[in-house]
Amino acid sequence: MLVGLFLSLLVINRPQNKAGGADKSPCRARINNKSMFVGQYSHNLDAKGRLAIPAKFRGELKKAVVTKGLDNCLFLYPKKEFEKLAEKVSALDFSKTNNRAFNRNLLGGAMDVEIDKQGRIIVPEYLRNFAGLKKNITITGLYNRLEIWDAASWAKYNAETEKNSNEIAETLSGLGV
Amino acid sequence: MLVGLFLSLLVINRPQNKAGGADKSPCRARINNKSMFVGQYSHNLDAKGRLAIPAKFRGELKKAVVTKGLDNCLFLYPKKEFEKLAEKVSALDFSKTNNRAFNRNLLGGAMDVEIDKQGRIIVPEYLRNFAGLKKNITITGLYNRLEIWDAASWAKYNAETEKNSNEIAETLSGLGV
DNA sequence: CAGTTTATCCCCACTTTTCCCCACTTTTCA
DNA sequence: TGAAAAGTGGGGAAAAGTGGGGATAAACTG
Repeated sequence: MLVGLFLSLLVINRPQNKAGGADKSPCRARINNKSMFVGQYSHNLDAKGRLAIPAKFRGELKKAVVTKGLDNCLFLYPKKEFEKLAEKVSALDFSKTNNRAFNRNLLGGAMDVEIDKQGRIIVPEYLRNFAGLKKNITITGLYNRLEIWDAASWAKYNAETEKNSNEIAETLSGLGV
Repeated sequence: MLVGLFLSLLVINRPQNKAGGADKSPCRARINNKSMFVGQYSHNLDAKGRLAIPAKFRGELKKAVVTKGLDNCLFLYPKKEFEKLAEKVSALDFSKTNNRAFNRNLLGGAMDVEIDKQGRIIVPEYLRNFAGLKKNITITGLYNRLEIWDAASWAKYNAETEKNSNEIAETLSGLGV
């Protein structure tokens, strides 16, 4: 899989630690004391449009924002993260057609949500329709956001991208990541 | 690609110890202040999806991350190692299709795990399926990660690559190994 | 404006899963 | 060869996930 190949590349390419010192980049400390989102979970959307958030992510998502994502899924950001993103995105030159469209999706499609006592959020109907959410939902952690997929769409997407994984890995290793 | 083969070669050349037994030679060492995993172990996955981690690796893996690996196995990284990677990858611009696919595989395919008091981790079902894990599991140390294989897949892989190890080595000559 | 309907959300109850802990067997090492 | 450590399995408490009833609020209608 591309993941493994990519990991292998990084492992081999990792520069030797100068003087054996640890990596002290400023963003590392911040990430260590925050629990970042990783992993994939399978939950049910109920008849009232409620969706349980995996228990270990709830602390970071007391206040959150759901919005239209890419590839037919929804993005769920902690409110603070979303605000940062919104600033960047809204700064894009809106004389460009694509930028306007992107803005309208990400910002115009957004909805504030809160986690209730049972650990659920309510996904508004227009977003359920957008992402084609039925009952079985896959929630994936992507470090600073969650993605909400209909389980069937996720399975399909996954099957397709795994086929292309080698090419993707090569493309990316060319970026010098 | 060459790099991936290089790692494979390391696997092939390592001396085998008797199946089912744990090799207790003083294998753990530190290179550049990083943990180093060497050796091959045979453990059982129980009905609850729990898998014992070889005792001598536990210190480095109190907190760890399991991810989809190459050739139908899983990778187990110390959490700190994985975080370095995750930070870089998650910083990629998600407006690019390939970046999104890559993130979803690497981060969405991963799972945070902790070692319990009995020295076991829980392998989530979707990863057990991915790697086709049954009951008999082979765990191999690969320098800075562990690999988790279904014993049957491992035996098959091993049998095939041993036959071809000379040819594989030829392709590596350019690396100055 | 009153009455009806619709939506929201709070709470309870039930099921399933997780995880903590104990117990037993096997292996290792002094 | 006995003690300690590693590996394995399972019972049961606690937490997570799920579904629905019903109170309050909002919207709609005659």
